[in-house]
Amino acid sequence: MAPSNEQKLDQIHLKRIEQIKKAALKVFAHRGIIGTKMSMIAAEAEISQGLSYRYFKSKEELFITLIQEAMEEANAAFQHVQQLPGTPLEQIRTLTQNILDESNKYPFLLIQHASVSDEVPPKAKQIIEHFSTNVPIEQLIPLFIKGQQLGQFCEGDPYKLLFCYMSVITGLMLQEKQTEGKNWSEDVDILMKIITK
Amino acid sequence: MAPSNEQKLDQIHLKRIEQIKKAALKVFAHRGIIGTKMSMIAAEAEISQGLSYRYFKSKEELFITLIQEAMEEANAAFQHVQQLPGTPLEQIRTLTQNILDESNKYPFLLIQHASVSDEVPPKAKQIIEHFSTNVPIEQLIPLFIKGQQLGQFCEGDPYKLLFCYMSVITGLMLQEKQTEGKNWSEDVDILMKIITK
Amino acid sequence: MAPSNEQKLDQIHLKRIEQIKKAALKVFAHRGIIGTKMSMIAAEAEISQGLSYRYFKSKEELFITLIQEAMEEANAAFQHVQQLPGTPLEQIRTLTQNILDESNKYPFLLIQHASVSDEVPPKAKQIIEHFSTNVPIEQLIPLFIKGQQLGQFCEGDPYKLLFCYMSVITGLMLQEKQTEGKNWSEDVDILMKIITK
Amino acid sequence: MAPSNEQKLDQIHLKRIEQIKKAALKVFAHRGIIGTKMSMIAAEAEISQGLSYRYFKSKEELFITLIQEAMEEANAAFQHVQQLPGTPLEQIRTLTQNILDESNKYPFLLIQHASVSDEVPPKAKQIIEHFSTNVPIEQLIPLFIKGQQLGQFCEGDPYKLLFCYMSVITGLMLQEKQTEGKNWSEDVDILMKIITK
DNA sequence: GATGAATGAGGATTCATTCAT
DNA sequence: GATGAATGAATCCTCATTCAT
Repeated sequence: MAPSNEQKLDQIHLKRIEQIKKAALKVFAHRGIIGTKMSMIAAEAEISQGLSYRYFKSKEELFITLIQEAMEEANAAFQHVQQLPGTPLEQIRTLTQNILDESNKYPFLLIQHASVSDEVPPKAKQIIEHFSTNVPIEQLIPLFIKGQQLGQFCEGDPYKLLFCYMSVITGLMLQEKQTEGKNWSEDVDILMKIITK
Repeated sequence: MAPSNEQKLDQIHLKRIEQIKKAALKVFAHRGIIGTKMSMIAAEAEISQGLSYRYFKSKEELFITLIQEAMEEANAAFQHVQQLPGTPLEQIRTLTQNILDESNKYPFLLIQHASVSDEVPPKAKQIIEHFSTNVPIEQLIPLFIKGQQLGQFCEGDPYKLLFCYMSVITGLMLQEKQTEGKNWSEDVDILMKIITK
Repeated sequence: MAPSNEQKLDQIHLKRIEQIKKAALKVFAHRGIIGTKMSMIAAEAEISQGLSYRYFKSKEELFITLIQEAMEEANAAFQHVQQLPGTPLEQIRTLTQNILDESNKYPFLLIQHASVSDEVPPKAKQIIEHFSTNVPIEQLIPLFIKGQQLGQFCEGDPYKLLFCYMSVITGLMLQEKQTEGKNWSEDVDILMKIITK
Repeated sequence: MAPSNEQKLDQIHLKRIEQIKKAALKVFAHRGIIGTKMSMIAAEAEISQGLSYRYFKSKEELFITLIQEAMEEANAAFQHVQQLPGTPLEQIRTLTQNILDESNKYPFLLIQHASVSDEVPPKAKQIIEHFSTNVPIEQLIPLFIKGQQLGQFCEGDPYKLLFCYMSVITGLMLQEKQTEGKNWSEDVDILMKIITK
């Protein structure tokens, strides 16, 4: 049976939403929420100025949607890493490689921006807050503790260790933004040193 | 001898400039150049909206002034560290502590913002460029090489090592922004691990 | 054939540009560049405050555009007059009538304002300079000399004569501004006396 | 008897008023009321920014004062010319020379500006109106009529003739503003042609 | 659905005026 | 009286959002 007219429209609808989100993610990640003009997103998505408003009520809503999804992705990645075979060190190493992978750069930068900037809408802050305090740390901490028990990770407060680890990743990604193109994922081992003995 | 009238006026002048710069540094560091409204700086400095313009031609000029000074401070800190007694490791350790010190937080964040953001005026970029490419690396690299020769630092391209080190500091400072108040300078040793064997 | 969509948009574009230029010319001619608020132009053109900025980058650019066009028109009029049949006196007489004609009033006043005022942007001054020194005088002077040779014009330095003539026109136009509506073009002959024997 | 303290103060007072008025006249004549900043007047008068406000309530009041005085001077000159010996032509000739004299340039330009511009306060317009409609023409017209009767002036509506005459003077003064320094008073005779047979 | 023209609220900047010294 | 620092209303301009086509 041929797809109904309605289904076709829905497909256009979804395609547009993805198109806009993709463009917005890239520009927001580079320029922050205030530094980004809706016209930039439209240009990046190769659509007209007004079209985004058919799919997103406002710039703010678009931003929040992206934050939400980025946090969900990050969360999924954190959950996934624990299913992986290997020692905690190998697991964290894989996670790090994934984060540093080109395709995950923008969501990570977006989260970083939303975490740090005072410009973002309160609701975005809440989403970050929600995920950050409840989920990921709860998930990674056991890994760190296990790593310490196995003698692979260095001693000390595992929360502090995790915090340092996140800082390194963050710092590296931000530097990356400047040295676009260069790929640091091969140097993951240098980063691993910070948590290992 | 009582200060002359002119001296008194100059003192007011200087006091105001410092007052405005201090307020602006704080707000710019938190919100970036676009996210900062002149009214915010005025509020932070507890002056009227128009007064900043007596001392700085524009928001842009104010921003550039702060970048310039922050870079000079950073440069001075980098130069200073080499005069210190002790091994390269001890020197870098001291530098790190200084950078992470509460009082140096805003200049560092400002530089970070100006380095990464696409919104800053070209002249600010130039200043960063000028200092970044000419000065600090030229200065710190010998320290790293010496550290490697002494067997304290880990092997590999010293530029890459330095880059990682800077990333870590950056990341930590940005996380700090969120955990305002907490003082990480005592945990410098964790950071040192990234460059040591 | 029906006009394509693109053509229609272009027509709106051109129509708006004309609408804004017409309104701006009128207000600028009356109030000068500083005395004119963009809101006045918007009101005169019956559009919103922001719309002018779609078509002209700034008040200054709008002003310069108008000056440029006014000078080009004036230049064309000066060139045209020499093609006309008749004696130099008759030619100048026609030129005078054209200048004093209602429809040419605003461009002339605008030029007058830009020539005299210290407030106009340097680029506007340059345009005036360019045309004034290179073109029109070079063009009218031969006419004056010929008029003198024919014994129609009074003796003396033709540049000085031309200068007086221009002064009279200028003065009359400015007075006209106050006696809006009254039409002096019929009294051109009184003006002619200043250059004739 | 030595002047009392109060008298001395009054003298300072008057001196300041003259100083400010002189400076203001010059700047207003060149730049119009909107184009003139109070700081320019202060600079021209070599006094501080705030001092003018001790002697004039506002920029507007200062401007109106100057217009008032300029109109009174012009009026006096018009009255005076009729007391002079000689034919109407000689009288008008003398008047013209006086107007074109360097020292009377600024008041005349000020009046011209106030007459033509829409920027000036209504009260200034009223003053102009008052003098223009009531006085000077009432005064000069008889002179023109007498000149016509004597066969010196050309025929036609004397009001129209006067209007032309004023236009020429105005135009010349405005051109003068651009060719500062050059002195046209010697060429008065060219101007006279416009009213003579 | 898609376009891009149009609107207008908001932010940077200027400058007349006030005020502390 | 004199100074010039300080204020804030008013103006230029930008850009998120709406709307006619």
